[in-house]
Amino acid sequence: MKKIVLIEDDADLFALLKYNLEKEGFQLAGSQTGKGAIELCRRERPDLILLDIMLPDSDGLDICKGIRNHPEMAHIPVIFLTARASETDRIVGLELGANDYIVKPFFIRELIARIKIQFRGSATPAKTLRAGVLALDRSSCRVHLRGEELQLTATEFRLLEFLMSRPGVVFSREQLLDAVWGHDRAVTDRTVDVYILRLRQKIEVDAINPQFIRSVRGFGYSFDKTTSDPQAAAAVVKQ
Amino acid sequence: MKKIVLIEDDADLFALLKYNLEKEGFQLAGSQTGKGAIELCRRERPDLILLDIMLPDSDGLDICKGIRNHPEMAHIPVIFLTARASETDRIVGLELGANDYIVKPFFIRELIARIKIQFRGSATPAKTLRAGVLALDRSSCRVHLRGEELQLTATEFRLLEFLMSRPGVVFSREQLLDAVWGHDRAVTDRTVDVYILRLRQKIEVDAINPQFIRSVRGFGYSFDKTTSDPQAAAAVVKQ
DNA sequence: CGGCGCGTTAATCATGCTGTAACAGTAATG
DNA sequence: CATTACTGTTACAGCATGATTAACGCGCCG
Repeated sequence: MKKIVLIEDDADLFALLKYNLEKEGFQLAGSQTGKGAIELCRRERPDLILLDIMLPDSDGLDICKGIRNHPEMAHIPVIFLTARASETDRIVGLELGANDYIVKPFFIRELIARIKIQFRGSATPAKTLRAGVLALDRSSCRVHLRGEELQLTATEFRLLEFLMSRPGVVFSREQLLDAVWGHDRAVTDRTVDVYILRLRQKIEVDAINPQFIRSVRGFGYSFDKTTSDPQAAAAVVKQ
Repeated sequence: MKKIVLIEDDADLFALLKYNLEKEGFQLAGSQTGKGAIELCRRERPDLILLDIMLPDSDGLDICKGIRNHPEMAHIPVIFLTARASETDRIVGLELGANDYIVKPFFIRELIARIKIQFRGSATPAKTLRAGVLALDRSSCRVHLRGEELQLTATEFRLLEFLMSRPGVVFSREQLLDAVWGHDRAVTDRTVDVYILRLRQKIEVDAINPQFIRSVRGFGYSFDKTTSDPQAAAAVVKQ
């Protein structure tokens, strides 16, 4: 969980931000004064700092400078919150080492999005498809089941990737051939069956009651849990 | 020198930005249409992309998505320029993988400051790439294995550098040719195989169980440990 | 000019993936 | 129940794929 330090003197805004950021899953520490803000950051070692520029007792710009001067904190992203919208204010803030600069009033959701960007590390969006204990990573072409890596062939991987990317949607064999084998294919649709089988042998623990790939008689296959059929449900009730 | 690709349909703004950014020392390539923007980026390999969202012939959001879907470009920072200031527009843009979002009209100097922030994050583009006992130094173009210096040719070095800069990501031969040999190549993709082989001969201690470069059958190669599969482990034990 | 290193291609080999047919099993239908 | 239609499973031949080696052309430098 990411920890954020919030320095904001306006009590209402402080409470509003604290509420929303914690709801978003961030851990919050903060202060409504600028005094001791640097000390607070040194103690808390946050992953990000939200900093109001105009504080009654000190200047947010100075706090930012101070943070950048501490080698152990210099790398922590700082986002300025401020009512000052003039050009020079923005430039000074950004050139002082801030990572972003948001002018009040702002949308909470935009602030959250910008915070997440700082954590994202300019990297790629989530390239991992997950379903319970099964995880498929598109960039590394690996599939893990309960942490164990599975050895899938290229076609098996592409088929599973396609199914997992649209969970719950039923695809006909025709559609799967188009998507996985390509449009210029020359393959029987029964081939799909064989690959579904091979996938199941590798990812399903219980063959008769598949957890991941569902057969939809007369239509095709989909990636989702088979709804426990009436008989099984009845059997459970009996016990 | 940092290279920027600018996609902006308004001719006046395009010229204004081009002038100011070049004055600031950036190298600029650009287009006033969205068509072919992704191709342009693939060719130019910029360090940053400035992207207008509302283009006459296509949607900037789609271009951003396309860029994020190309593993070799997914890491490039994208800044949106747009007149759309609504909350949802901002959120969508930022959550789509953009690194910043600037609403028109904006101050040129603020744009420049925000561009520099993107570069500042990766200011030290990891001078040396490390992976266990293997170290590749970009500035001196040297590679060390357990302290011993390896003699790599220029192409071998570029290939290893590219793979090491995105560990774990699988690249097709096509992508490797684009990245290492350049866009104006006239080379068979089999050439990649030979270079992978030569790299392995130089950096791998155990040929049958490579520690660094992984072959992903049907996809390509990645810089990543091959997970020692149970069968191979068992075979070793047997001996 | 001759040797050398480098980049590239072609050819060969082993591996195991791939697609298909055939058969077995199971659900729907009347 | 008999019939049919659909799906699960198996085994196998062919071939695509990657590893590897050898050879060729080119530029560089003595």
